[in-house]
Amino acid sequence: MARVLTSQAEDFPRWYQDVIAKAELADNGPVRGTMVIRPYGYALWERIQAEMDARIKECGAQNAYFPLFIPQSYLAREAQHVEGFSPELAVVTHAGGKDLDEAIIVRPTSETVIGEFMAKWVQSYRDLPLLLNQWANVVRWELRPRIFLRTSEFLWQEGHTAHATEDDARAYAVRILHEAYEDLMVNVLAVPVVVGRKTKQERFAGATNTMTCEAMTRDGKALQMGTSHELGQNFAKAFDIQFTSAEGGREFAWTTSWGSSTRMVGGVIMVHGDDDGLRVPPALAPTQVVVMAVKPEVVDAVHKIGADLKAAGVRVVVDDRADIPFGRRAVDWELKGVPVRVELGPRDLEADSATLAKRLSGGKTPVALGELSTEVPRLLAAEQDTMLESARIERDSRIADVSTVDEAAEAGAEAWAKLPWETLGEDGEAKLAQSGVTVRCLTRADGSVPDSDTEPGLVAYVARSY
RNA sequence: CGGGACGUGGCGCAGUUUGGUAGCGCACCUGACUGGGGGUCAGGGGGUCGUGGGUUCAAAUCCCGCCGUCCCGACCA
Repeated sequence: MARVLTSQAEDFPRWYQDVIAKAELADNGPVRGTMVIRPYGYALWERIQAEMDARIKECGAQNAYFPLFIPQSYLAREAQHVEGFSPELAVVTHAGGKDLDEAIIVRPTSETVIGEFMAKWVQSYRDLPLLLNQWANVVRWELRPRIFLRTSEFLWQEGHTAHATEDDARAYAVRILHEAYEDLMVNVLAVPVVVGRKTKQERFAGATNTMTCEAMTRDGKALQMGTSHELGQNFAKAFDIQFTSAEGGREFAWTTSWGSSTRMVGGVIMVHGDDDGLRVPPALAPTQVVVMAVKPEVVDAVHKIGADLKAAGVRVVVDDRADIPFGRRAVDWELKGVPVRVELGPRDLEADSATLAKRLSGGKTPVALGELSTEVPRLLAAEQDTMLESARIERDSRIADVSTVDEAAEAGAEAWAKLPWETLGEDGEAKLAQSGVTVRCLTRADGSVPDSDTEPGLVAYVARSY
């Protein structure tokens, strides 16, 4: 194929922005750090949203909606929380033509407003657990924005739950981490993630424990794709979320919060994009297959193939724009990362077959027309597996197994490194930070998520991050 | 806020060293031929060169100020 991207892989930011521009995913907004999501980018987000929403509901949470505006005083009630967020708040001081008595915050996250209402809604242990989720936009004034990965306004889901016991809260935070986040990232986005526990240093402002799903981007950095927090009783105490227990006593609830955002779209681009543009895993793809008419005389045949594939459960688009040169259309679909193209021309029709072009693994093969409805779904499933597997192999080959802090600093500048947490410790963590390398997460030796950072035998993953 | 770079049609850039009245690619418009990987040919429209001042017969080009953008760092889903 002709070189269509203006820059190639060695230059990450240009390559990344180029893929986004050429695939028509998004533009920068007029205010620095904001983003305009174009229809195709939004279609990807809607697929993620639908898959995520289904998983969240499977975990028992219900959707609700809370205000964009939060009184400034709410933030101040949780000391850690306000300290963590104040540098990046957008504050409204003037409205309705006059200065406001109390400034209003544009939500950076909604623990505080939701906490306020949880306090009203929770009276008895019978009201617990209260499992809420909100799809919304939030604002965090970022110093260095990057389209999809870090924008000053972004779309996300934020879950907020209240529980009667610490164990129940912890179990739920862990459940969301695995059953909603990890499952979606691995099985839909085909992004292998390391799932673990954040160090104290990297914890969410106001949380007692933060757990994370970390992906490796194409340039060897780490991308936090979703986090799940135990908030202990911090917010319950700040917002007075109390309930009467079965024994008749008054107790503070234990809360959690968890979020995942449009950053996941950036993650897919960063992990799967190549020099020919985007590659979208079939399970995610809003369009899994495009059926292309090479010439005008095959338009009817192409529509029939499209209908057959649709009946076979494939998300399909028919490209019958025979007035546009074939090469242009093919490149267009390639840049957008549509996993499979069925190309039909007079020569194919003559032979009673079509040409199957694979975006993900490359190459073209002829397939008999009668076999398309079985062959295409089979191919989509196979490509999904291959995509995940090759991303996993690529990632694992770039995680250096090191044994000293200095080696970790060196390897972490290139890609990821892992070493025993006992070797690193909080002192080593501070030392790494000087060279821009941070601890992404801690896992047990078997890859599972630890209950505390003092368990023996933990592994620390370190890298530069977005 | 520290360090670096850059502002020239919609986008990407050349031209600045050595001043001479603005050009290229893509995109766009018209027409024709085409059509199995961004096709070919012909014609066409669009820029007071970020901004304010200065030097000069003459400034995109030299000098001074200002504004803005991007990259690296601090913050972060």
